[in-house]
Amino acid sequence: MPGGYGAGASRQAHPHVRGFRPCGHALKKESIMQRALIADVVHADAPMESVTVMGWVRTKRESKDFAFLEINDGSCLKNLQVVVDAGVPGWEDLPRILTGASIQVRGAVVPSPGKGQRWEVRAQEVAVIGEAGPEYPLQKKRHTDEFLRTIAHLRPRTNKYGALYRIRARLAHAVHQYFHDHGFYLVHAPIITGSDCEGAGEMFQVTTLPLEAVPLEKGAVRYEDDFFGRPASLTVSGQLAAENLACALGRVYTFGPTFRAENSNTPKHAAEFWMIEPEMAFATLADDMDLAEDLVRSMARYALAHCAEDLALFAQFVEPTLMATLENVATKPFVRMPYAEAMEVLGRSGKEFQFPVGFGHDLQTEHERYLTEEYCKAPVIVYDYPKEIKAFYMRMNDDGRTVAAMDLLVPRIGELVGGSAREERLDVLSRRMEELGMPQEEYWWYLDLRRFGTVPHAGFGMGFERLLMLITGVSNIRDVIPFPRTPKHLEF
RNA sequence: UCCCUGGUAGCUCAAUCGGCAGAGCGGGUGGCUGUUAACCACUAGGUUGGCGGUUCAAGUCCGUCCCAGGGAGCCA
Repeated sequence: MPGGYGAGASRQAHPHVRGFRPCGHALKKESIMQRALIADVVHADAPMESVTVMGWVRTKRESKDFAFLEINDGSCLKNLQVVVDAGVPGWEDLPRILTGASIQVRGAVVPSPGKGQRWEVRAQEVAVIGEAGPEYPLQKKRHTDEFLRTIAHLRPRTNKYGALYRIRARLAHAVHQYFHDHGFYLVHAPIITGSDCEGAGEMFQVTTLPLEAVPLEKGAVRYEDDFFGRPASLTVSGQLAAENLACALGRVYTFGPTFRAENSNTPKHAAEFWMIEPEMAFATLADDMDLAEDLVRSMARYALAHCAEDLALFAQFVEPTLMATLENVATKPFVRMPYAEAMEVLGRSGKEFQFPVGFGHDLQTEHERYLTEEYCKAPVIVYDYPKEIKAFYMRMNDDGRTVAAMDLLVPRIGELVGGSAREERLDVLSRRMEELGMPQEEYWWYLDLRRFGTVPHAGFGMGFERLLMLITGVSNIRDVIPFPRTPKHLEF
């Protein structure tokens, strides 16, 4: 056995955390785990005579008679400095302990005489768990995001990506907490769908038919031979399912994977992403906007309150204006502006836009960025769009030309949230679908909602990765999801 | 998919007008009694993205393909 894990385990089950007082925010597993978490050690409020920690070596600084190891176990951003004196058990293994190796250290937690850390561990025993050779690709100096994407399996071991995925986990938790606290029920919308008109982009087809010999009949695919007996796809939205559940449970939300087969190659699109879709019965567009604003604000507040240490890294190294942005989102009301007014603002902005401005034109990226970054200098909700540029299910306004839709635009990212009041009037919805040439019989269950006890209802979709980009300042969606899926990229 | 910019050592980057392929980090060896991007000395490490062309001579110029990043469209 190459490592000393077995040998090190010879003194397993000793009470290694005597005098241990866990700090407030760290994971508290010490009662069931043999090892202490580095988060708890570096945030300790008293010395400890003996702890056992395990982690990955970030750097080693050697002298003739002693060495410093910095190890990280993912429990927090900070590394733990370990001092190893010549002669302690495991000293002879030090040449095998290069950056990236996993090790186990038993030692005393003592005040550090050096600068840069309050506590350090004076090793009583060091054991190699798994070596990492000199070809280990991560070094302690800075790497580019592009390079780290090529080693997505190892990048969580860097400060930046470790912090990112800790924040991602905590924000996912915060989303569930938020909805739970506001009377929303989580619903699990289907991932595989038979409705090919969910209305939001190209879909990935799901099939068990042999692609090299698809069964044909008069040139057409015999879908009755396919798994479901009809065409099937991965979901592009949980909205239709959420609407049905909302019209029974009142307030619901989905938080699940979403798939778009668009050939988009941009820093804010992925083929597989996670979307949060609340849906409320007995609600108007104003309620919808209130919810979107409060949700985004709450997430910013949660991050500021619960991810301060990790966020500080992004404020320092990734996006210098991050803290100002988050404070702004957390405290100031968002701007709300009807679409028609937004077009007027753009028209008299004096800006030379590449795309035309005026009623009936869609808001382009350049327009969104002007509104939120320059004109409002804050998140802005644009609402009441012309019906022609929005989806069939959005509620017709009394003016007959706009629908009760809203987009929440934020600096740097653009559209973070898109939502609407849903058309609950059967005759209006039916007429609209007819205008668009949609097969109503395929939506019989969706129309049934309007037939039986219909209620005004509203909801929206928020891309979780885009929320993370806002919260962390990271500028590419491929870096806020551990293993991104984009066109021509299915590594890992 | 379109437009722009790139691709040089394991990583981050230099290389003047077309004229000998370089540094830092990382690795190895040796030194150093408190380091923290440790330090000092020595050392190994290259098909300059691929293919073709121009030239006495190509990392550098031309063509083409591949890959990456940014911008745009589509959207969350």
